[in-house]
Amino acid sequence: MNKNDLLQGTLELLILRVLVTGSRHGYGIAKRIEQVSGEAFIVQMGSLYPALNRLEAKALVTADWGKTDTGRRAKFYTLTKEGEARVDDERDVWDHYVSAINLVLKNA
Amino acid sequence: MNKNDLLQGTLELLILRVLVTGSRHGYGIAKRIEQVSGEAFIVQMGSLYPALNRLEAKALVTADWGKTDTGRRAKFYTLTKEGEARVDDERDVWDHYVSAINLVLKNA
DNA sequence: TGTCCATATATAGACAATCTTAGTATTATG
DNA sequence: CATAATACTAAGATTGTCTATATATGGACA
Repeated sequence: MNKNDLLQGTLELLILRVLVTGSRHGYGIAKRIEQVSGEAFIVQMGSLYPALNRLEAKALVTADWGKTDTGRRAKFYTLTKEGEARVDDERDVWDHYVSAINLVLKNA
Repeated sequence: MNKNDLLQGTLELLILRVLVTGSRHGYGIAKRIEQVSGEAFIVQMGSLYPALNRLEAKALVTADWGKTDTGRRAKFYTLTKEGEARVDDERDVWDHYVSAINLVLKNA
């Protein structure tokens, strides 16, 4: 695990989580994740868009072209109902996962 | 992320951690991880041995044939000096990783 | 006692998911 | 005009899963 690498699977959770606070375009999602993580995560564009497409394919987000603050064309992603529910699920999975890893790290 | 799946990269950390407590053979390592994690992780043989081979290739563990308690032939894995140092490093990486994810999960 | 199945143990190959790297394209702004 | 903002894609690497195979041993049972 390299320092700046995302563990497989966590990117989608982060994206979903960011979208809970409202629709954003891809680039904005990436920047938000970087900012909120204290630059711990640098989201590569080449990781981001495939992840967004997967989320769309799973109907967890929808995508619509719109305009950014600065009047630029951009695709805005919005959580679907199913996506909202999914955030909580995935968070639980994540928490359990971390607990289990920590159990091992502590106890043997 | 499926419930029983290991996130890529964490298996090696778990193996290294288990070996801190002494040499074990592959099967024993898997069983130990399962036990200590409260069966949260079921380590597939098809994941385990490739991971052990990678660790050996990186010179973080050594492997020697020996005998189990029950007199069966088995390959025992032992942490190298470098492997010992690596456990701590990887743990730090893991902790930072979790902190960063949690930052995002909490703050947006 | 002898046979058979379950468990312990190791390995290999095909396949899948998801990341990184690197490259392209468009438009607005300084 | 150069740079930043924005979107996308393809190739390659890593690392997991699933499945199958092989062998040795211990215990159940005829």
